[in-house]
Amino acid sequence: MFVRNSDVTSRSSSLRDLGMTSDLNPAVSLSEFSYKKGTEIYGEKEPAEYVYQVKTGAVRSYKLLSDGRRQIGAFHLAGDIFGLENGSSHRFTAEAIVDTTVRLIRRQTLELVADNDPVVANNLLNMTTTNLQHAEDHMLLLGRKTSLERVAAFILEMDQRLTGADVIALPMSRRDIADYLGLTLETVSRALSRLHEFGIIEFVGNTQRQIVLSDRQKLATIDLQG
Amino acid sequence: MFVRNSDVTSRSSSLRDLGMTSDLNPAVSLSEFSYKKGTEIYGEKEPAEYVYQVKTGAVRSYKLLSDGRRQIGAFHLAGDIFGLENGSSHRFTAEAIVDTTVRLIRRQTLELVADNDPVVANNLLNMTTTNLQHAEDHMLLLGRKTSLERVAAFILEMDQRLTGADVIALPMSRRDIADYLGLTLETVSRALSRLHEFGIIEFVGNTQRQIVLSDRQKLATIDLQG
DNA sequence: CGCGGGATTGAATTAGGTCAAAAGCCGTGG
DNA sequence: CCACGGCTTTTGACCTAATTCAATCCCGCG
Repeated sequence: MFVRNSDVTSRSSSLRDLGMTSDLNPAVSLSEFSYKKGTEIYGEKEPAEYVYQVKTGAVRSYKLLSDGRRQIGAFHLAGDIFGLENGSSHRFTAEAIVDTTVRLIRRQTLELVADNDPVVANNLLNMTTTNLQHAEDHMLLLGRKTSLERVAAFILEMDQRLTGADVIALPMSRRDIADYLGLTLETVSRALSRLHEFGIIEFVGNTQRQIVLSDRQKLATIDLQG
Repeated sequence: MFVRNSDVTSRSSSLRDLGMTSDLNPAVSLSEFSYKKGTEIYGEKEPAEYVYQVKTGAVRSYKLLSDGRRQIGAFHLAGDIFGLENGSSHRFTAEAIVDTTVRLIRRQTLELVADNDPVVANNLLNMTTTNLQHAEDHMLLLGRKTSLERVAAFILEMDQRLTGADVIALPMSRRDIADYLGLTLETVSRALSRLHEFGIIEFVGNTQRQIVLSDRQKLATIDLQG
């Protein structure tokens, strides 16, 4: 279930790497795992043994209905922490979107540290709050935005998060985007074409997954906020 | 903004009333406020000065788009705690659905206590996690369920939460339900009629807001889970 | 080069939205 | 007690945004 298809490279490191800002027991050991594109990192309802941080690659977290309908709750990109559960089991299935390397730490270890270090405990609360905030915003998108608004919001989100070059290199397919936005892949494709027609985005290179945001201003007016 | 239209009745009480299970400084004082049906308790982006617990009545928390589209993120019923923010300002607007009385505590006070009592701190994390879990499930509903499935899920949720008599007495209007489920009020009404035709629910009394769940089994098959 | 999995685009379908009317319910005041 | 006015809810008819179904198209890669 858990380790399946991975290169294990145990390294010693500090919790700072997990986003904890306090100095603390540097003897806590972190490991690295790699997952091939499309493989499962953990399944919904599995016991939450580890907490993960994306080192390279990208991950999708999703829920399924019994008939296969899928809702992706979040994408996890380089640096993001995921799989942090307060309860004892995972509430999403997590899969590598592309070949991905993660750092991981035993949940139990983290809890132990948190119990003795209020700063770490507070960081856990902050991370959970960040996740909650994202989910709250996403409920508004899923419940009330049009397809064009959703795709615009998506591009803006990715632009913010992939804060590297001016090219947005999307790791995920149209289907993934659709399942994140509560749409079909065709609708996503049409919306992207429309944004292109409007002169708001350009497709670059030969792949369809690299996007240049030519008019962030106009895009922001399409995705109306509060 | 905050106190506007309320009867203030300051009382002394213990934090236990706020759902904190640990014994702690009983000198912390709680107040009670009342809000008339339809009035705002706090607005989105206002500084989060207090944390609230519904004593009687019901509250809706929502976000608005600039053109008036509304997404209700949660309903708060008797006993529920709401308005707990980690950041400094509210992320929803909260309104009394019917005449409502709340207990409240200064956020600052709560934080102070949490800093010194790891049990309270842990309760804050648990509450945030509960909210997160609800939002995650609601994303699946909003993104991927049909109108009938959404309304079925709503009835089941209310049945669970209004765990009193066998009559589900809904405090909220069809429009509120619609804005919670990402539908229109007409679609909600039609779905309820359909559930009635199917012999799954009955309307009781003279109001349309009291529902008897005749066949919980069948209802559960309509709202398909994971 | 040719194969295969995305991605795009078009045409037809439909679930849910919109618009409109009628019915039901509740409070108020005569 | 009844009548009136202002809701909310239901129901019907029609409309549309998004889905579904179905071709291509397009690249990346063996």
